[in-house]
Amino acid sequence: MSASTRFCVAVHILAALALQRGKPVASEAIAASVGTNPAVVRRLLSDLARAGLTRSQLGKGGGAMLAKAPKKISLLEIYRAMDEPAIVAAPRSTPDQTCLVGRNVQPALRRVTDAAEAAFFDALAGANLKQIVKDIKADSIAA
Amino acid sequence: MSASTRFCVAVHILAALALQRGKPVASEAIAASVGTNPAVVRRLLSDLARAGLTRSQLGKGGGAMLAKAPKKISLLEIYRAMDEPAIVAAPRSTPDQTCLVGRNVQPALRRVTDAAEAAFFDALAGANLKQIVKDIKADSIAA
DNA sequence: GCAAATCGTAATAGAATTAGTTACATAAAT
DNA sequence: ATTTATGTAACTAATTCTATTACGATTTGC
Repeated sequence: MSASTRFCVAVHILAALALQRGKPVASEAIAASVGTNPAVVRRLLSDLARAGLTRSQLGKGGGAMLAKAPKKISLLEIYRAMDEPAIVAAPRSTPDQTCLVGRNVQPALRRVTDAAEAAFFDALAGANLKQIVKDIKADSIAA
Repeated sequence: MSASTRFCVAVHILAALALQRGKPVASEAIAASVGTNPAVVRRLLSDLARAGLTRSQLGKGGGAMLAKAPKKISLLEIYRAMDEPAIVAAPRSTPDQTCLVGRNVQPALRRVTDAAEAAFFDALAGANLKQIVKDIKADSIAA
C-alpha cells in the first residue's frame, strides 16, 4: 500500500502530547513539528479522539491532550484508530468463479494472511506510547 | 497502502501453475482465471521468474511453469518477489529536526514496527504453496 | 524456411487512494 | 465582544496502482 503514513504521523502526534504532560497543544504547533498542515493534524486528532485516545479543548490556550496515560496506549490501539486498510489487499477484479483456482484461492490464502496479520498486530499490541516516549528521551540524552 | 494486490494475484498465478503439474500455462489462460489482462500476468511472472520461482517457454504450446516444487515455495518468497513497499510507511514530509520529537520519533517507532513486520514475515515464511493448493482442492471436494 | 504462438517489456492511460489546502461554522477563554 | 482554537467539509494536487496497447524477439510445428 501503498501503505498509509497516517499511523506514523499519529504516533508523532501522540508522542508530542505525551511530552507535554497534559498541557493542551494546538494543532498548529503539532503541525510544525510534523511538517504538515494543521488541518491534517486535526483530522487525525479527530480519529484519535473517536478512539478515546485524546481529547481537545477549544478556545484560547486550548489544544489536544492525551485522554489516557501513555503507558495505557498500545501501538495497536493507535493503528486501529487510523482505520488502515488490510495489509494484504484482495485483487479488485473478481476471479473466474467457474475455475477451481479462481473460486478457491482467495479464501485459502486469506487463512494464512489473517494469521500473519494477527502476528503483526500482536507485536504492536506489545508496545505502548510510554516506551516510544522513553526512547525519544534516551536519544536526546545520547546526542 | 494502500496495500498492493500483486501478492494475492501472484499466489493465484502460482497456484494455477501448481495444479497443472509442470504443463506450460499461457498468460492468457491465467489472465482468464484471475480476471485481468495477460500483460499484467506476464509482468508478475517476470518478477516471479527473477525470484527463481517460475520459468517460461516461448512459442506454440509455451507458457509459464513452476521452477521449484510447490512445497519448496514459501509465501514469504512470493511476497518478497513482489517488492511490496513497507507495511508501515514513513511520512512523506520530513519532521522538524530542531524539535525533540521531530528528530526522534521515527527511529523510535521503527524499532517497534520492524519487529512487527518481522512477525508478519515469519508467519508467511511458515506457509508454502503446497498448502494453498491442498486447501484449494479440499474446498472443491467439500463443495 | 515460414507461419503461428507466446513471451518480455516499454509506454501510456485510466483508477483509486492519499495528503495537502482552503474555508468556515462553532465553541471556549479572557 | 474579541480572540483563539477546534471540527469538518469541499476541493485540489500528488502519488501509486492497475489496465491497456503495442511491438520486437523467440520458439514450436509443419
